[in-house]
Amino acid sequence: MSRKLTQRGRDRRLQILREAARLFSEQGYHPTSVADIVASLQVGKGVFYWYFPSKEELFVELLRGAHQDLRRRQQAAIGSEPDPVRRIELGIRASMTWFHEHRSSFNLVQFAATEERFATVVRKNREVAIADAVRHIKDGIVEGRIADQDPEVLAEAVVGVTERLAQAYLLERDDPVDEVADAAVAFCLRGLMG
Amino acid sequence: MSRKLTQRGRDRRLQILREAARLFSEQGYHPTSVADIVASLQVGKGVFYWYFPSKEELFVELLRGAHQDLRRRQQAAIGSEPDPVRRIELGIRASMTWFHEHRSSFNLVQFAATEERFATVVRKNREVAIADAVRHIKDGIVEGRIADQDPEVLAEAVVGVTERLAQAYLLERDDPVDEVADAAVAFCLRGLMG
DNA sequence: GAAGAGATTGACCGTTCGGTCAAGACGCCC
DNA sequence: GGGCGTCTTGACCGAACGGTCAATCTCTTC
Repeated sequence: MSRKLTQRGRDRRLQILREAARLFSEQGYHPTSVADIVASLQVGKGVFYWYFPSKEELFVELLRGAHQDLRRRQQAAIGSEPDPVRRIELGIRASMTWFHEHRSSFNLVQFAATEERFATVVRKNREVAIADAVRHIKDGIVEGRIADQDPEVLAEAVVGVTERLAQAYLLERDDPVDEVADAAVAFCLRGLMG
Repeated sequence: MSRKLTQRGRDRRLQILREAARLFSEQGYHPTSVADIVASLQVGKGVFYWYFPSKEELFVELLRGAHQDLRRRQQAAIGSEPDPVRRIELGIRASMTWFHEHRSSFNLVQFAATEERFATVVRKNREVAIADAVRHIKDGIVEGRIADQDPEVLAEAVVGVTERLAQAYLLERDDPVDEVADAAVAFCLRGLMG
């Protein structure tokens, strides 16, 4: 289904993705029309439908892209760190930085979770994220450094803290990333302790 | 601006609020048309606009109502409990029960946070919720039972854990409320500990 | 049973939306 | 310069939306 694209075409495609993400995040998905997006780019409407089959598909691609990008960032930050607790800390810090640099993706996911056709994508993405965290938590439990409780629940709690603090202090206000990350790490590590 | 309503009218009004909440939660705010709501109630379209000035205003009323209801529930659960840490625990448990019984309100708030005209209401509601929690946390810090850190950050973290576990285990699955509440309380109290 | 306020109906309105398409412009290779 | 994919245009379409309103019904009160 994907088209042959020249370099010019690939650039245009990314341009549309970025602009759509910006507008969806600022105004919401539904209030942002395809006409808004192409007008903001000063191109005709046909351009949009040359690169994307529908507004819905573009949105799903944004969702998947955001998830992949965040995950890559986490993995890069964790590298080959052997200490599982430290791995969790690095994951939290990497997420915080990513949220700060990709504010627009935050709203997108939050909205997507509220409509069934997008929620399935969000759930799949989340499962992957939780599974990643669960691995480190299990290691920590084996080492006796983390409380012997359902690792999945602990993972959800860590994600809950991280996302919540990111939303409150990075997006709504604009506090220093490091300080917010410190607070999240402190709370989560205490919460995980055995 | 509010109308004189008979008992019949008040009943109808509540009926519309409930049905709208259900449909908004199931399908999303925008995909649910006023026509959907009145059709589901098997009444004419004029009925909707007899009781509400607009779809938007009805939604805001749902938001405010949900917040008030949850807050009342928390306050009732806490009662006059003197121990601040115990007050936090009771607050978490009351919230969990409320989320379980009002699943539809969850999606509503989540969506509302993603569109500016509703986000202001959400932010105001959240400020109140955080302020409530902050009071108990400050008391706990004075008693030396809670870590001496920014109480607001700790409050956000507790709310983050509670909402996240509620979403994952009460709404997406349907786990027993008590078990989910136990897990949230355990994680949060450890996270708060000084 | 007349009067009047509360409540209901559903056809109707203007607007906007996502999406289509015939037409043509641009870039590149032979 | 001719031919051919890639890319762009913007008028256009049918459907759906939020909201209006004149007409009508239903109660209560006296």
